[in-house]
Amino acid sequence: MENALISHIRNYLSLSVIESKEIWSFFRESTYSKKEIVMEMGDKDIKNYFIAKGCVHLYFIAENGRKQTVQFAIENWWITDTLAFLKCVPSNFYIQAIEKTVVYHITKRKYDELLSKYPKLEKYFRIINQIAHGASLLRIRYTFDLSKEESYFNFVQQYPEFEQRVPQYLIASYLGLTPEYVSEIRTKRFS
Amino acid sequence: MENALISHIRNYLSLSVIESKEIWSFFRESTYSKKEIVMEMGDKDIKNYFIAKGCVHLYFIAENGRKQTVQFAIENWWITDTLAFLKCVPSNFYIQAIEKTVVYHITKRKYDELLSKYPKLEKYFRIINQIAHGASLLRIRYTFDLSKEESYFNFVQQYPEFEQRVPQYLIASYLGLTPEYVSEIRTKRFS
DNA sequence: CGAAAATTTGACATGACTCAACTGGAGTGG
DNA sequence: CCACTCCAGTTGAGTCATGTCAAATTTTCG
Repeated sequence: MENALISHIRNYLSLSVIESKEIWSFFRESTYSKKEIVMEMGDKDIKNYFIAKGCVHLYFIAENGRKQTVQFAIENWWITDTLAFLKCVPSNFYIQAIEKTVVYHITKRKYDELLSKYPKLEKYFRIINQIAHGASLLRIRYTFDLSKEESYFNFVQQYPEFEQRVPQYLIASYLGLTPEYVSEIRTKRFS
Repeated sequence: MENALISHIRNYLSLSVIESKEIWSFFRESTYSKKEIVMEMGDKDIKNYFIAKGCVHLYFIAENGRKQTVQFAIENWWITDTLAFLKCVPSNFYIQAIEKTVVYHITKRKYDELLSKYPKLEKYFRIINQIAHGASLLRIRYTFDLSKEESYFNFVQQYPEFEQRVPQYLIASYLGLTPEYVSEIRTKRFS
């Protein structure tokens, strides 16, 4: 089986063919085209999404009406409104496809069922969440440690792949700066 | 047994008295006085800390030489440099006691041993990390959604306990603003 | 090819910082 | 228990990084 999710889990623990099949049966696959909304703010029954192919972002609408990106996810990343998913309350965020994207998703009910049927997966999700938490701390650190200008160049240098796949205004949004300012510092830098 | 950690775990799963004792034997207790350093940047063999009593903060030294607080932890919270702990590399952060504090700590080696001996704890740590990750997302959201001034009043209103226990300059640091500016907006507000 | 979306450009505005000096209160030791 | 020190908090003047707004230009894609 060359399922992206199963292979990903197998990086952390071993699964028999039977187990793989059964685990896989808890998930559904969906495809979204560029700019399509995957999850809406206010959605009840939030799902957890594994990106099999493509790229999405998690965002909210700030007080000033602008879309504010909080997180990107590409192949082999999980993404959702973690807190809402955990607490079974409506989502406070949107998820939107940035390019054509294939996701595997699972509802909270199925997720709990899956974990109680296959407790060995607790380890997988424990590690996934530990990594996600660590990554957030790092992100917060950059927020404070770098000027806005530095944070932009730091980002594109550290994640060159994103500069290719993600439009400039979304990178700006992720870093909390205006598209105009990004434009300004780029031309300043390259001249 | 009235151990804070064991009670906390019991919020999420049940433990026999024997199990509790055995699990507890993996941990060590330490006490720190006000301002004492709990973990240093560069520490090898990082531990994960459970706050039994007191209050600490996780911080790093920013490029401009200032201490930058990333996270607070009070009773029943876990705190460490998550990513470094996971990957067994030296810590990128400091932890310092804000008041007299009692912690229970466990090394990565012991932690792995504990989890393989008691796989049911995977669930506990999965949930802890899921909550921590969700909290970080929320924190990032506030960073973007609120002006610095708003973020201050939002914080003290949302966590009144911290305003009592944590000095003003540390709250400023946590929110990424200067002590002078906090002082300014406070006097502006209360007059 | 044409329309919509993304990026650039420039003039102007301001939130928040820097630096330096001052104030007040909490410890500490003699 | 006084005197002194030190640290947290305040105040004020000056500055700058970054934002706002509006318009022009370029790119994308149906």
